Amino acid sequence: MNRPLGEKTEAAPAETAGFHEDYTLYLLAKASELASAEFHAELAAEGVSVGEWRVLAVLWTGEASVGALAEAGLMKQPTMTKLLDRMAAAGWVRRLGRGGDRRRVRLGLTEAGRAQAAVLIPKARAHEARLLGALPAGEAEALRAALRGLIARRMDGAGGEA
Amino acid sequence: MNRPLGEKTEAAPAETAGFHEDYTLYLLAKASELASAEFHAELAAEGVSVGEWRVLAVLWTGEASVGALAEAGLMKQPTMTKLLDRMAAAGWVRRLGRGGDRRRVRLGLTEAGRAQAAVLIPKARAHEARLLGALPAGEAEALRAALRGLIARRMDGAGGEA
DNA sequence: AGGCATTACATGAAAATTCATGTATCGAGG
DNA sequence: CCTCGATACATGAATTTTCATGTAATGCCT
Repeated sequence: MNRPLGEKTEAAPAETAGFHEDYTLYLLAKASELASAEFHAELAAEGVSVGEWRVLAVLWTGEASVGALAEAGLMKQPTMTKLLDRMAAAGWVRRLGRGGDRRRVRLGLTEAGRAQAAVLIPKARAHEARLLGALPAGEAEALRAALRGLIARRMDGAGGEA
Repeated sequence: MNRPLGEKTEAAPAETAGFHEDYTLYLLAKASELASAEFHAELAAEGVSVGEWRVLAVLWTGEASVGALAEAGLMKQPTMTKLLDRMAAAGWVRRLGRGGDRRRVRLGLTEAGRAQAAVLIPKARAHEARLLGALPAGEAEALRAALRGLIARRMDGAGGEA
């Protein structure tokens, strides 16, 4: 009844698999898209955008710089600067001034931001549990391990631990 | 040389793993982002945007409707309509008129579009091979299987049950 | 056949994202 | 100490994306 889009009643039997349907980068992007869609709907119901949620999730555990937030939020730095402007105006985050390195701005949650995050984090965990619980036994952890490996491999040589 | 952003030489003290770093939806999105980044750079070198590439890749194997292209391209339908307008103006795709269902518009590649796709598809395959080849034995196929399972589960009306 | 909710696509206004660039700070040499 | 290249963030213009909505075509149901 609420099928997304695309072919619907078509039911083409021998739909020759297009190139993209088996292309790994497409599988990754599509899986991410689909898995996130349901939770993003919960966010929308709370009046929180995806970008805002990512900022809340990162700052939930502590302060962070604009650059670090941009990287974690999967967006470019100017985009994050403007998002933070909006979130600051809305009273969710606060620029805490500069630390030892005076180029960097430290960001933190306000009380209102912390309260909003406190509502969303449990929802995120619950959704994640449902998502992983629907996979065959063991597959969930295998997936997560593979993803972590892929990420670590792409990041190594750069911003790791000290 | 093209380090992303974020903390670099700072050697953050005891960077307690933030919530998001172990959150499955973040792992999916970040892995997709990182894995795609290199190939997207190749696309940029060819003067092709990510959206354009996705259209070329889908139409490579045949015709498709606007809705199907939007779903495969991970964007909303109005976005795809406008993208197709631009690609048609650039001479890469063509609206082929309507078929049996007169609401649907069939899209196809022009010769120029086909030529561009013919250059990019092998590059995509090569990049994919490098990406998967860098993973431990067996992990590549396990990852792909898990992603396909996740996608299939989300597309079969497995919406809300848990 | 006629009505009615649904689906496919296009369009215009609004919002978000990115690119190119500017300013300030840091770090390594000379 | 001073200069030079790199890093961190902000800003403005241009592009892209999305939302809300309009039009046309379908399918179902009585």
